Amino acid sequence: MSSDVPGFELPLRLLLGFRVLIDELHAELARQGHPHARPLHGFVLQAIGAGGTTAVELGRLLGVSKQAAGKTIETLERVGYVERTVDPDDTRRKIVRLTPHGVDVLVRSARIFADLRARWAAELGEERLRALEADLRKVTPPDMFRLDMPGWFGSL
Amino acid sequence: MSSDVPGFELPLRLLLGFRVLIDELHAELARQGHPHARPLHGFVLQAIGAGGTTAVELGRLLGVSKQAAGKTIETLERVGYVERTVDPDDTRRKIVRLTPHGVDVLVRSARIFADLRARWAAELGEERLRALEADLRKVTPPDMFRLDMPGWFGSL
DNA sequence: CTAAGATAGACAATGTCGTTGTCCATATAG
DNA sequence: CTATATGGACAACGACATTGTCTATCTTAG
Repeated sequence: MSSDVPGFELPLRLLLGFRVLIDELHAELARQGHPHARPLHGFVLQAIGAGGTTAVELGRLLGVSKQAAGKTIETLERVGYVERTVDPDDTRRKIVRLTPHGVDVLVRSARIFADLRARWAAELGEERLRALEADLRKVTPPDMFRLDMPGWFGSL
Repeated sequence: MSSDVPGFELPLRLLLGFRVLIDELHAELARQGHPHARPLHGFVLQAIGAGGTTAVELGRLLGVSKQAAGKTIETLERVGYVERTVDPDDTRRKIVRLTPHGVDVLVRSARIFADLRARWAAELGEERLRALEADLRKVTPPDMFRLDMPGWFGSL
């Protein structure tokens, strides 16, 4: 005999869970002096990492075109989260690096996420939360970065 | 003493879990004669429901403008999932109803989601999966429809 | 009954974001 | 040195959602 839980609830709950965490993250980030941070920024900054990247590399990592990655970088640059410098070894490349402000938003995001996780742990119990994470790890692909969200919600 | 699990993994896993389920749903839907179904369609059709709705009502339910809802309805109409009829009691209103084809995609989606859930249950154990769903229910808002995704991934 | 306000839907203009295509500058391989 | 590949910028296009405006219709107040 099968479950009486309708199957469509699971994806919805997963999405809502994501939404709840991200919404609260950004509400808190805004309070902490990062009102310009957008849902994807922290993610992209994380992808850029301490070593820096180029537009092409970032695009490949995120699963979007180099042009799209370039535009995102432009935006992040305008807000002050990254800066671009030319690679001395290859004049074509422009290396994108996090600014201190960019590092700050990452540090704060990490702290806020940890707090949110702690809140969930308080509500569900640390064991249950660990189990939840472990279970999700088992059913999701290991590479966390490739989001591929573009056009995901498109109508046609 | 706090957890050693980085907090940012949780939202990512939730999103990836959602993605995995939706991707497999649509791969299977395409195999079953619904190649035009897009990630949001089943969701919108579900929101329209058996009783039908109007563009304004749908927009309100989904958290988008009536114009956006109207365009989505147009697309669904073009693909053949819904049809619009005038309300005899209020000539202004155009009631959107599911066509048999629209009902079919919903029925198939429900079946496929149930199968996917069963696959997760096989991998994680029915008890663990139930616990996961129960836990997510505890930390997410009860109203499942309001997605509010528009602009969610915007850069600025 | 009629006049005023609210509501449903269509249409147009705008802004954002992604895509492909093109082009130039620079590296690298033969 | 020449041919090819690669990084980045620019332009054109399409998808999607937004606001604003307009008309038609319903509802309510007087």
